[in-house]
Amino acid sequence: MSLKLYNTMTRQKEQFQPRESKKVAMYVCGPTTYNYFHAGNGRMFVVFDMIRRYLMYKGYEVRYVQNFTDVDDKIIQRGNVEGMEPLALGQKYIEEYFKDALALNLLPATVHPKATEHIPEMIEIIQGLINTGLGYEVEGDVYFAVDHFPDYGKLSGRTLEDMKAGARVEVDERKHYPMDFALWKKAKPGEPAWESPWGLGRPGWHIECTAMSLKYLGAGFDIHGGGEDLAFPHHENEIAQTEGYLKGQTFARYWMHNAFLTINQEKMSKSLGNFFTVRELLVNYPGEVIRFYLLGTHYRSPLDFNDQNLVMAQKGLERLQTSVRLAQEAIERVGSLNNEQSQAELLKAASDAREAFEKAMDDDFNSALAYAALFELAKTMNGYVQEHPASSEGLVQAQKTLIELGEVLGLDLLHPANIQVENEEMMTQIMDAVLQIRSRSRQKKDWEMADFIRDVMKEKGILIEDTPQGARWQIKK
RNA sequence: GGCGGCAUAGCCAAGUGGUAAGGCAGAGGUCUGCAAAACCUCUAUUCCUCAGUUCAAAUCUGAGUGCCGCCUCCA
Repeated sequence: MSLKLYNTMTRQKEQFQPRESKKVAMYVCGPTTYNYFHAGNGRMFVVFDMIRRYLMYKGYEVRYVQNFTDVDDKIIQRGNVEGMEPLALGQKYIEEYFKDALALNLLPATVHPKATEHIPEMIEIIQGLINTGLGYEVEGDVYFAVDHFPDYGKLSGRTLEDMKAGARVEVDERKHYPMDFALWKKAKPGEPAWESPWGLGRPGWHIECTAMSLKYLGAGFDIHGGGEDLAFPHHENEIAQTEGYLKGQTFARYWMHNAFLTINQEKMSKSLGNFFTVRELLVNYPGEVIRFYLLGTHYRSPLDFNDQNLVMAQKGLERLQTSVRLAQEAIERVGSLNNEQSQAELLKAASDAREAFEKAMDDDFNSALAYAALFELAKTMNGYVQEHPASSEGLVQAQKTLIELGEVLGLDLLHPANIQVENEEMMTQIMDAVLQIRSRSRQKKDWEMADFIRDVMKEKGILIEDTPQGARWQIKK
């Protein structure tokens, strides 16, 4: 099966053809580290992590680079508010990033380069652009001359004329052309600054991605990703400066952009103030639920954020987890059953699910459609366990498939987050005792006591369920 | 003003020419001391509106309505 993906550059789905046959080089624009990242940022990270995992599943060796913008205007501003050195603040939120990333089950990037550690590389590129006439210096600032780059606007589908007509920006008189953007910014007193041929200053926003992607992936790498709002101006400017610097070589082969997370149908953004940080959400929802919810809609469609949707996601995810658990209980039970017909049914269900899953994911990473394959498989497994409460090779294979496909989406169906316990052995022993006591009550038909025990445990967040094979328990908040 | 996107059941959401996936919620049933979970059955003659193309349209075309995004830092 061949993989198709939507390329923003051509505005259509294309056959994916990497630079090297079994390797994929991808660059995803990482966070500016002046705060915890919000749910909208989270969507982007989860989406590209899912894309990466699927590419790995397809057998590609993926080199994944995600930067940290750890110096910029907002970091400086926020540093003043928090009373921290801007660079220390940037470092702090880099550390916080990894905590939330872990909760969302994001794989660490192959390389997580920081802007502040690549200043010399950026200066070299800026110098190169000045030498070829694409960059010019004015009083310690350096700008990129967009009208000297003929392809300017090719990613976002606009022309310089369009932009001039709709310009809502105050024009800096020192720029040669209104749309020219900063490659290097002169430092004001007290700001973090680095030595350069143009005096003390710091890099413009776009240049870091050029420097770091070229350094770690080389020209013409495969996938460059980010949120929809980065297409213009960020990625457009990256293309201009990079392809200008490379004298026309292609910067990246495929451009992918995810749609926004919205609140009340409006974009979630830091400047509108209508955002939730992932850190805040984790108080009420496990990271896996947030992740499951984020992948329940195709990545190029807007996704509205609210509690109701998260609760629905939680229920859906629990259904898959329950199915894996029921299968696990049957597998662990003594006595294996080998009914040929149901064997065949399960094996077929597993291979059907895999096929449907791959078909969905091959079509521009349609994770929402892929979910359907997981639910279908879960249903068949549940039906089997219902009829035959014993293990079988078919069930083992089906469960294995469900877990594996879940893992491709970054979901650990075998180990739900809500049943992680600190002292598992102790917990198990205590619960064994509780269930023994309750079992005694039930044998005596002392339903009042049996129900009382169940109610008390439920209050403590432990759910007790009776089955023909005895009672079981699980943690459920 | 320029450019782009979206509109599918109570809710979420797939589906881009062949007769509406999946999830949540709801109804009935099986199982059960009860509960929970699970299983079975049911729940959109219809895809914002109108017109057109076609043997055939949620899917293509045109017009309209509504919502959203980018054009300024934003994932």
